[in-house]
Amino acid sequence: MAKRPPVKRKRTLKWQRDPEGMRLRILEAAKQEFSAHGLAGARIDRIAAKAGANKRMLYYHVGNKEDLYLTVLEGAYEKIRGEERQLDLEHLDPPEAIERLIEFTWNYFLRNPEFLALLNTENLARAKHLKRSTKVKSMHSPFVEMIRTVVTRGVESGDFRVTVDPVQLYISIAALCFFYLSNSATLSVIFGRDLLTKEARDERLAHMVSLVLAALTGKSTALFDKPKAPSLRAPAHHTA
Amino acid sequence: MAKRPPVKRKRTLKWQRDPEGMRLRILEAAKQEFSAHGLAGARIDRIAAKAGANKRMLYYHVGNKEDLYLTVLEGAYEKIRGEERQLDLEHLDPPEAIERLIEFTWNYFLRNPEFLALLNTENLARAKHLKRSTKVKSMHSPFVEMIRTVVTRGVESGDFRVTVDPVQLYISIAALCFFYLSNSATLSVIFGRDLLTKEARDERLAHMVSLVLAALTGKSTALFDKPKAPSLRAPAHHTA
DNA sequence: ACAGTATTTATCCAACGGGTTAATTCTTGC
DNA sequence: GCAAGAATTAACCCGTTGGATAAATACTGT
Repeated sequence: MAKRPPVKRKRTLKWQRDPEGMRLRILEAAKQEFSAHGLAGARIDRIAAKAGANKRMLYYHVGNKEDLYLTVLEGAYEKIRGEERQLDLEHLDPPEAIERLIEFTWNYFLRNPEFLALLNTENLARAKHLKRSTKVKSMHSPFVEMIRTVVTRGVESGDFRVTVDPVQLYISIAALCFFYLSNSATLSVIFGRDLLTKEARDERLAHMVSLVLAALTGKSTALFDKPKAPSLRAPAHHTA
Repeated sequence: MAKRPPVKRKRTLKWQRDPEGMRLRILEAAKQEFSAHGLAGARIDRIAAKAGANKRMLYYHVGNKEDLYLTVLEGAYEKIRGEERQLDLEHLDPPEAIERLIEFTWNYFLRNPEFLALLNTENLARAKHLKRSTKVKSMHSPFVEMIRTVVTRGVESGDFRVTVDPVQLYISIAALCFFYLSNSATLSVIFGRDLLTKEARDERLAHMVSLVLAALTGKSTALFDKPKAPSLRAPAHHTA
């Protein structure tokens, strides 16, 4: 039970206070860490180091590891929902609206790969944390209603031959984008070609747009028609 | 450097040898553990316990944690490739072949949820292990060629209006199935409805088939047309 | 100035977890 | 039968890691 003697301070370096900045840096570092290693693989020490902080600060500002994780996850959802809201498809022709929606989803996932990893991590945990989050549950995706009206308009205008459940359509569009990007590493190995080159990405976007639009409108897009050589390039080694 | 004195054995319980069985039990237990918790979250002790084995046995029969993980992953790929081979689409009408392919993929993923989790885990690691595997690389999926011939036949027969890169089509079909099931936990929370009920699953399969076939053939399937009420059921709580 | 609080640092620790050592028992070829 | 090797068990080693404690320093209002 020997009491530890008072710690001697050697350096009296000045440090600045910046609680908000610190919190932000912690959350950013945690996002990187959790998306790179998952929940169990993430290391508190690495997050602290990356944030230019001390481990103790995480607990001070956010709480324990799981709290930190949930906060990061909530932030990720907030971000995408925010961007989703800015995308208004109301003024566009229904087919253009769908195309724009696909492009947005695709580019968002491309720009925010951590989001994909975080979702996968959370699904591995069977949404255990998300279920506890009151925040996320209230953040309904504005997409579903937007899509519903787009589909309705499209059917009325004759652009679309069919009606679809907007939720199914939303999931399908997300699926086409998500799976390709989230699984690009294993797919690249399996197919022996780099799926993340500029050309491959452009090709994929074109494919997705024509797939969905062809199904909805009944007209095959020129892009979809492209016969495409097998294009068996060298296996992927960079994952830019 | 004090030598440990010889350990005294108290119980002289008889035990049976069963190397092959033991190895299988270990791999099965490991598959469960890795798919349930990911690579970092998996616990060697739990795997041993689940296999009715001793921790030391894992190292004796398979190697260290990463070796074990890779072995499990390779086994998972072998299994799906094996079932894929049995599925011959050659005799079917092109549209039926595509429908059958979608149904197979969907049902395989439904029956083998661990496979989805393993793939996600491996993609989190950017396919680090898969790249090292000589086994998997040699298991080039015959699927791509199968799909290519189906598409070619479809175009020649006039069933399909368009040509598609078989890799893109394969990825799209896998994507539609994979994403829905792999992310059902978070999606169920977001949309406030259980996506894994029998009805929801049937609805999803119908949606995917009509989406892809409508795009390929230009004819909208009856199923796709179903206007579908919003059907906002109670939030999901069981994840059967 | 200065008391009181908010923020940050240095240090510690108990539990955990992968991996290892060494002893023991079963099996098989001769 | 019995020696050699294969399979299995128990014990334990040791770095890691999440989390905790206490002290120190910056900031704020008065």
